[in-house]
Amino acid sequence: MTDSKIIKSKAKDNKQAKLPGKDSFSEWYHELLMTAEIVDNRYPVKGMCVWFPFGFALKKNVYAVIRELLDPDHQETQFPLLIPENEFMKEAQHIKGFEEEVYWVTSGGTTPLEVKLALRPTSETAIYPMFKLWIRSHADLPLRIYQIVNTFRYETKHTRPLIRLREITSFKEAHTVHATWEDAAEQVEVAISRYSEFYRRLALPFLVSRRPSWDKFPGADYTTAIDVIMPDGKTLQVGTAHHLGSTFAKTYEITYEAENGEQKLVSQTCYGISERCIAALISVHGDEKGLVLPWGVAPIQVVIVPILLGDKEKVLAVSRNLQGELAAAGVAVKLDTSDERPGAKFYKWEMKGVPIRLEVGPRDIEKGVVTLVRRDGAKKAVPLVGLVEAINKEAEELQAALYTKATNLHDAKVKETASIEEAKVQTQVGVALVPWCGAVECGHQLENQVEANMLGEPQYQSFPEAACAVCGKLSAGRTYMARQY
RNA sequence: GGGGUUGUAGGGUAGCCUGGUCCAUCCUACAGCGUUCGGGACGCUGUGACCUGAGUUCGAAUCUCAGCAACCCCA
Repeated sequence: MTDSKIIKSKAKDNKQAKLPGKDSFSEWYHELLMTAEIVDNRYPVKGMCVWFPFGFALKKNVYAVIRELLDPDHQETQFPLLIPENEFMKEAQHIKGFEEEVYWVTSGGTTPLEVKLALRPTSETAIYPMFKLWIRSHADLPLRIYQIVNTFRYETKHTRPLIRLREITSFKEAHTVHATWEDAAEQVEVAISRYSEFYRRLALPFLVSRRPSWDKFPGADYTTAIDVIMPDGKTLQVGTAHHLGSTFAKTYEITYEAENGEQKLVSQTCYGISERCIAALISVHGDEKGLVLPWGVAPIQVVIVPILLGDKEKVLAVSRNLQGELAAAGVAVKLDTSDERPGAKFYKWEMKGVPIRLEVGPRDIEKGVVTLVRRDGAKKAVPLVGLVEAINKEAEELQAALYTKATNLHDAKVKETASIEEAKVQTQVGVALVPWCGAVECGHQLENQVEANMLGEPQYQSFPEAACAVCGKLSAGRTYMARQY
């Protein structure tokens, strides 16, 4: 072999191994975010990323699903980014949880501010003083609002694009106010069911658990969380719902006049989802060829690649007709007429996670068909007549297949373990379900000895009695344990 | 919270220890032209970089300090 041949074959190898394998997850993840144009992490401030237009389009679609799920009984709103120090510092428990992570604005131009302003790390302390003004009577309740905003947290740990950021760009936070503690508890359940539906739409399986008391939201009575298991077996918290009780109501004096004329404290909840949902989406579904996007959120659902051989004008004309027909049917369609070879286009759009590709060439046109290729590899010839219906059917099947695949992966990563030793082994590769009597002391022991975090008690499930992995006491209690992002 | 590794063009690398001969190199980058086009085309001609700042020095990608940024590991 001559030198030039060696160089050529090496170049070819490089092309085919464009992304690192998914088993080196971290590397794969970072590379994919750049190559598929989701976010650019080269912005020169730690923990802050730039959304590429393509990534932003994906984000818009994903958040459209959230909006669709909340809008029937929540009102979208927007509160200011800056929170005055005096309001921020009112709620002691809350401050304790966040004060090390707050960015402060201390001057306006060259003038020092008399009252420092916090960049919201979350918005309770911005919103609740206003709730005090808005809520007067039982007729004002329940009140349910949400906003999608950026929040800032001075993370001291290592930051990761979309996962651990100093500027969370897309924090969807809902805040609700109720007459009673029970009403608020019910709202927490509603929140979890909406989030469950949201993740089902993204074809993402998840765990729901009640966080242990030492890991709940600062100021909350309890926290229920949703976690997705990432390819490396670590879990990513992708949604939380907090029952705030009357903690903030007391601090901010949020009261209402009951029907009997009595002034009562409200009960509150808040629940949130951030762009971590995009991180989960990308990580769970993606493969060595790049992104794999669910039909419902793909910025481009169908790409048409014309094979420009023979009668080029005819191929283009058919392609354009097809594009028009699909667009008219509400499909996000892209006709790729760029000056690249078809193979290069195939790889490009697979990297971008486009669910369905249509190839239109002279051979296809002759037979009155197009070649339809799904992102999961299935390839078939489909007649031009009735194509829209065929595509919709394929999209449904694709979504089902995606969910099945993800569910199988998920299930394989969760395992029941009886002892600390077993849990320690299991948390190296996934999530352990461990018998736990519920005692705080046993919980701390578990975390220390298993060397993993406790996600908390699984919700909506019951278990037979088993011996607590620490104290041996019989109980029906369980906890998920995992290494967490 | 602790430790480690690293920063060279759009991406990937070499050079750094031992300061000068460095116009470094490769590509999946970019631009132009031509031939091509059913799974990452090829040829030719070009383009483009030493993280920032201070210091040492006749001279710094290279040595020193600080900062910023990134990645990995452990708690």
